[in-house]
Amino acid sequence: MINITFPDGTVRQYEAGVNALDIAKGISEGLARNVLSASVNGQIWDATRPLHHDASIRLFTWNDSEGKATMWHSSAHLMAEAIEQLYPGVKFGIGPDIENGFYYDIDTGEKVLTEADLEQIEKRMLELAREKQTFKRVEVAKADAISFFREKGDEYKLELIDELNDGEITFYTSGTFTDLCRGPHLPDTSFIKAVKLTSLAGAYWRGDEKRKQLTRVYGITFTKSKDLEEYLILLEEAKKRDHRKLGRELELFTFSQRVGSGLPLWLPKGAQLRERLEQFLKKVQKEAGYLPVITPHIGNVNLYKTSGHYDKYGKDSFRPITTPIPGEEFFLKPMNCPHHCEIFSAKPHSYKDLPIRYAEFGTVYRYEQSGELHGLTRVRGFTQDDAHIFCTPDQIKTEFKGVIKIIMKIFKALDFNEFITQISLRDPNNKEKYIGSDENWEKAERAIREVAEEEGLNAILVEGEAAFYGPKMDFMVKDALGRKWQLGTIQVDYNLPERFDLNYIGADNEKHRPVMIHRAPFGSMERFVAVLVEHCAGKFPLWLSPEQAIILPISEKYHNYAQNVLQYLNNSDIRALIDDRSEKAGRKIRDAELKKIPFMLVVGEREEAEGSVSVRKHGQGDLGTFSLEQFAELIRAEVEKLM
RNA sequence: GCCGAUGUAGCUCAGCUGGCCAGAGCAGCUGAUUUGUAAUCAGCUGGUCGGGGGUUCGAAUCCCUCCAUCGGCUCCA
Repeated sequence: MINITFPDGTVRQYEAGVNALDIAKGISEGLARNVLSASVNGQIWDATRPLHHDASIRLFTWNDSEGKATMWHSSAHLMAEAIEQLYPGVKFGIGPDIENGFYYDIDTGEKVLTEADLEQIEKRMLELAREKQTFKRVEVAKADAISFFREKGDEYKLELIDELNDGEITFYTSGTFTDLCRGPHLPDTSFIKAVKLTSLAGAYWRGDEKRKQLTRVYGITFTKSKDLEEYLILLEEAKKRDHRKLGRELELFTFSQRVGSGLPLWLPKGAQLRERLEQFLKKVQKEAGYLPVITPHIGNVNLYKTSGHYDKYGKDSFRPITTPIPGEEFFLKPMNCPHHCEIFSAKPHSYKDLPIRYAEFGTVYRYEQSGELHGLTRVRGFTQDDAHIFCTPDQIKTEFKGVIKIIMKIFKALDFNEFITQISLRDPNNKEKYIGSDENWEKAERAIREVAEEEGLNAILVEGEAAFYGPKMDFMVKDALGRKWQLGTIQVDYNLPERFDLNYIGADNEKHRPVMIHRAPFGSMERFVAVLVEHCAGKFPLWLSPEQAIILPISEKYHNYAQNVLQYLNNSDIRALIDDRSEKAGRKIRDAELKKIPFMLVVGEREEAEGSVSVRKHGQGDLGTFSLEQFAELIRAEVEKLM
């Protein structure tokens, strides 16, 4: 008999050789029907793999991310089986589960897979799933594993096996498909009730562009077909919210081939929106003791040689700008920090000056690869809401706190209620690859963790994710559809102060090296606006909305009164306009709704007589009649709610 | 940059097994209408069918090439 410990701490006895599925059956049939995999002493196992020793176990169902992972990993195998049956002779790379589904990288040889083939594969997958195929786990000697795939002619698997140690190699067989795999897998394929192969893409073997490009097939599966339907609806909704589509419809920004790809053109409404965001942050930063600076769009090549950016990124950037002077070269600035370092060193500093916080909405240019460009989220010219804080190592903690406060203010004002904080630390086993003293790293990492703790951020700690120059804290928001976006960042930097030989005079009258903190709460204005558009589906918070209200006169007779209303609203700092077309009220309302203008003010005979407006709220409908004062108050209250 | 797909009016799309002057809806313009909570009616304008080259008596349609966009890959100071 063996002792099995459950997550709640209870311990029960079972016969050796029992598996997680049997255990689940003992608890309830319903649970057993839903078990996809289990964890045994923290390791994920097949639910059907026998347990021979005492263990603590957890059972995973579709509701656990581990359960989903098992489901999708098995789905990748199922897809591979279907593809192998349909197109004999194909070779397989890797086929893992991912955040939303799974993929498999396949060398399809002569056959070129197209979208049209996906339907065939889906059909075959469902047929195979219904066969209730089990996944048989076999431990295989390395030599046997090699001969199996050598015979099959699959050089990709051979390469993978080559890197594994004898004794830790397992195969899984389901139906006609056998794969090198560490598992775990579903009890059987009948859990897979709905399949959608979502896309097709090229992917380099092992992510190395010098190696062969395989065909990557992406898919997702569900245990209920209803879940697939919901997923497809979510995809539809995401498409409707796509900032590229809304950006065009709401006239926020555009691109022109003549200007160049990846170079956004902000239209008046988008520019006003962006300016409002910038003004908001400027005000917050002023209160927080930031000093504005302005630096040019280009810099001498020597600046970037000093900063180290030239060596690392020079060749991937825009080509240098030359001048009539032979040998003189300038670069479009890819970063603001080197310029800010020069501002710092423009005069000597005392420890009493610190911290110094230089802020700039700095536009930078980076030559992103053409295939990488994407709407406003990946562009070649963008504006960072950048600032650099020069401080002593002891001030890091306070400064982080200050920045977090700003970021929280922004999230609140823009209705990002869910976010994830990640702290990236250095790899404790590989300390040599980082610049800066051990002591400073420890101090900074401790400070960041303490701040996260004190601010109740519930941050995720990731070792080895820090940049070589310092630890950092990143903020990822979840938008209204649950998608994650990386936005704000706070990074400690020991490197640039060193390279620029920055220093301040301490109380001991000696030179000391300041620490630099890079921070950008929005990240970049372009990316942030893109995320904001998708988060709120184009229905911006009232304080940001390019137009807050539109006045809709019932007929020409009321245009005069409409003008009076507009005057009043403008005087009350409310952004409004009049729809004076000779259209019916229904038409004007429809158009205003489509433009997502927050408030529609219908004015006709009655309103003119009593000096009022009939208020209709976007997406909600008629709110009734308001006096002008009441309406202005309504707006003021709604704006202040978020500030 | 690489793989795959797509590119027809400002937008959404039809035409594309080669052959009547390349179409529709919306938007825009003009006129009529003076309107009460999601589309008033009529007329008009607008496209060298992404660019270039080729095949053909004839190309939006077939081929080549370049560009851009989309989905991924790689990268992201």
